[in-house]
Amino acid sequence: MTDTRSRAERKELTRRRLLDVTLRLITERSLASISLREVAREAGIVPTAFYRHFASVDELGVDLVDESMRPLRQLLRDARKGRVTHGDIIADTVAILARQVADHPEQFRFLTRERYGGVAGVRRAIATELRLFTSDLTIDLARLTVGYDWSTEDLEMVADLMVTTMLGTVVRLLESDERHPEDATSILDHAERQLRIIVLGMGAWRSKP
Amino acid sequence: MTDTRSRAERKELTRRRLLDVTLRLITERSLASISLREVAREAGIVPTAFYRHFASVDELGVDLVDESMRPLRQLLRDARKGRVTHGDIIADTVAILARQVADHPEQFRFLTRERYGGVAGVRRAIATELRLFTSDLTIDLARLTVGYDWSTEDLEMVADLMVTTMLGTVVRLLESDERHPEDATSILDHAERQLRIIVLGMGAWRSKP
DNA sequence: TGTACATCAGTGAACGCGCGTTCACTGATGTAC
DNA sequence: TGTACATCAGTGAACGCGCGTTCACTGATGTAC
Repeated sequence: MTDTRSRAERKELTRRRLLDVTLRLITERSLASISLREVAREAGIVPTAFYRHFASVDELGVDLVDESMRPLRQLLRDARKGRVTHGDIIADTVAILARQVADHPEQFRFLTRERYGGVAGVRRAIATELRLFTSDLTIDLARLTVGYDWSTEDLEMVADLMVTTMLGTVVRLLESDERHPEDATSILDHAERQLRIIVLGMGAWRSKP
Repeated sequence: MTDTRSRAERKELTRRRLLDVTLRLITERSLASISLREVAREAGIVPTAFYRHFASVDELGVDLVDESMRPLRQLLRDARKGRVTHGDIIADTVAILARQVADHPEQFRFLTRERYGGVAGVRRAIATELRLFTSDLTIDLARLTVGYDWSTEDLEMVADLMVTTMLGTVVRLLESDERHPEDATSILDHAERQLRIIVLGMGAWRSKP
């Protein structure tokens, strides 16, 4: 054996292969229709060895959710640290998301597909992470609207609208990816304008009942 | 045989049972993970008789899409005939959607679950129908903004934002349905306010570049 | 440094099961005359 | 109205296949002394 890695290191490599292989398989099908044997086969291990890493494919799916969403959340948090104006936040947020989608399309395909998919545990995990995105954004909006007596509930409503909008953008980016490479730039333009409409709407709302 | 119905009528009844049973099964799982045998069993026919009605479960799914979305589209079209003001349209549209979701929750659960699900044909069918909703709405918006030089592309962008927003509302309604019956009224309030923010944003946008 | 033992990632055979699809069929309903 | 034939929704046996999970195992790696 020329492999100098420790047993723990090699176990981790196999785990990675299982996660990566599942992401790849999910590109054209859903988690619920992927078999444990299929994942094991593609990862180059025997079906029974799968259990050394996960109790089921569903459990593996929950780990994929965490792995996909946490880095993005951190990137967005970092980018917004210490900002004050709307415009930059919107452009930067869209750019970061676009970059992340371009770098890890399989992760986002997985998330959008399984968000309302057939596996309850995975749905719950995605919903929980998305709620964290919304609450991060609500805090930002609270800072930006100091002095304009917005209720927390209304700010959450707007944050939710923005998160939903961005998820729509993700789906459009993935679709343009696979068909004849439609212009990603115009999708991002579209996204920025949608967010600006919302911000403008907030401004107009402020002066109403 | 005491049944006085014609052969064609009885065939149609079986077809209906197949569709209804599939909708029911889809409530907690995805279309891709439901078997032909399961559907046939629940509908009270032998597996091979399934083929008298559909070539596959996927084909049945496409029929379900049409059946779920077309009546709603018609309702929304009827309601908007001859309107001129924003406010009524928003309140009425939200009310119609809420009613339809309350009356046929399984249909909407199916649509939201399979919109990005594992069956390509069904995804395509849903996308096609949703595009029709967006284009209906774009036409309405064009009427409402006569004289304000909006480009068709920008109107489509706003229509798309509104459709996406309403789909978010549908998901929230379905979630409140199944957990402790959270207040549907507040979700609809939420939806109306999100749409109003967008309309206000349009007004503010108009006076910008 | 060497030895004896424990750990544990991965193996391979075996199981019972539900699946989609084929095929030849049945028998009630529908149609032509 | 009666008869002869065509249609066709639903039947039931049979097939080969991939599935998740169990079990006892192997042999390299890790640890205690």
